[in-house]
Amino acid sequence: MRAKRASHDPGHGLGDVDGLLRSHGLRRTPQRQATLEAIAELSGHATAEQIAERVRRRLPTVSASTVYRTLGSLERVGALCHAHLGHTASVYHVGRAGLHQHLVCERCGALREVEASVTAGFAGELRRRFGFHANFTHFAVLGECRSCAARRPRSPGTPAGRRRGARH
Amino acid sequence: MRAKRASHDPGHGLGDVDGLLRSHGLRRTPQRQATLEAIAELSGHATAEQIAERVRRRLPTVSASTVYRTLGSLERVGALCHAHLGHTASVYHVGRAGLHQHLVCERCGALREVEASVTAGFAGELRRRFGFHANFTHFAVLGECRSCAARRPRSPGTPAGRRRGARH
DNA sequence: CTTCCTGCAAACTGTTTGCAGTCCA
DNA sequence: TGGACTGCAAACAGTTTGCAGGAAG
Repeated sequence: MRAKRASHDPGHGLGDVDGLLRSHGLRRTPQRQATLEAIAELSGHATAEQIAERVRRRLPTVSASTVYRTLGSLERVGALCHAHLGHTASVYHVGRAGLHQHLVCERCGALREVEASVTAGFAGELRRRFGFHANFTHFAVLGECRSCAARRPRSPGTPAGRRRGARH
Repeated sequence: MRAKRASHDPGHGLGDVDGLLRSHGLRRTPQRQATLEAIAELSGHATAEQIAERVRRRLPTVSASTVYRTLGSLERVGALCHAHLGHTASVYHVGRAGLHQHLVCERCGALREVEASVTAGFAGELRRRFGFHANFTHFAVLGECRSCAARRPRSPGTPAGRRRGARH
């Protein structure tokens, strides 16, 4: 990975995006450039809206649809990918899928990244027993983080009490 | 489970819903009755819309909002619960949460129920290592079913090809 | 100069909410 | 009777799409 770049690489660790675009017959546009930079700046998991806000600091008139289309294109060429962390909007991050997975607290929203190796054993079991190839990188593992679980000690049968903005 | 009923139990295996409602200060209405019967008839995992359609066979004017509010009430009193099987609408089913979990194929949508025991070991590991209490009953485990995985042999790095109506 | 790309507005799905009228207890 | 419940319409979030004009190559 990480092919050498001839020009225009802003050095955000995004790799040869220009080349990726070009090799897929896609154009390099200010909007796409700004989107890539925005994601790099946000350097984590960002929703389309957060990315759009960031993009508009540079190009104030970029529309939501362009952001969505751009994210789609960039994902298609392999420059980034998205994941679902619960009920809320999907989040995008740089790089290919499959590198890490997410544990998300349904109550406080806390996000913990874990290595793909963590789920490998379980995934193997599902594969052996059911022929099912689980993908824990695209959809998060939901549950309760340590502190939330401690705060509300196991009341059996209570289906994860509805809290705050947590519409389930 | 399956408390004895004094009256009105349609015998759908829904248990003492009347009592549940009453004990929560909620009323028994034709709409709620019809919703319960609809779910019992659908006897699986049904979306709010599927339930609404079924309800309207008996009460043609029931509105979507009533169905949603009814499902919410019934869930709050413990008569049913819902789960998320991917990008699509949530599905509702009779009974309390935590009894079974779902393996959902992201490509063909195939749904496989597995006993809660299947994930117990993995959940324990997450708890020990990260203090994270995973809940596999509310959010499904996504991936590829046996036949879809066979049809598209592992092309490494390809993030679950986009197909049919599968907007991710 | 020809595509691809963009912005705008509108549509869309799934779900929630405000309101005024209705009905159960 | 009074508060719970209902239907309607409107709003909501997140995302997609059709279209006409704009720009990359």
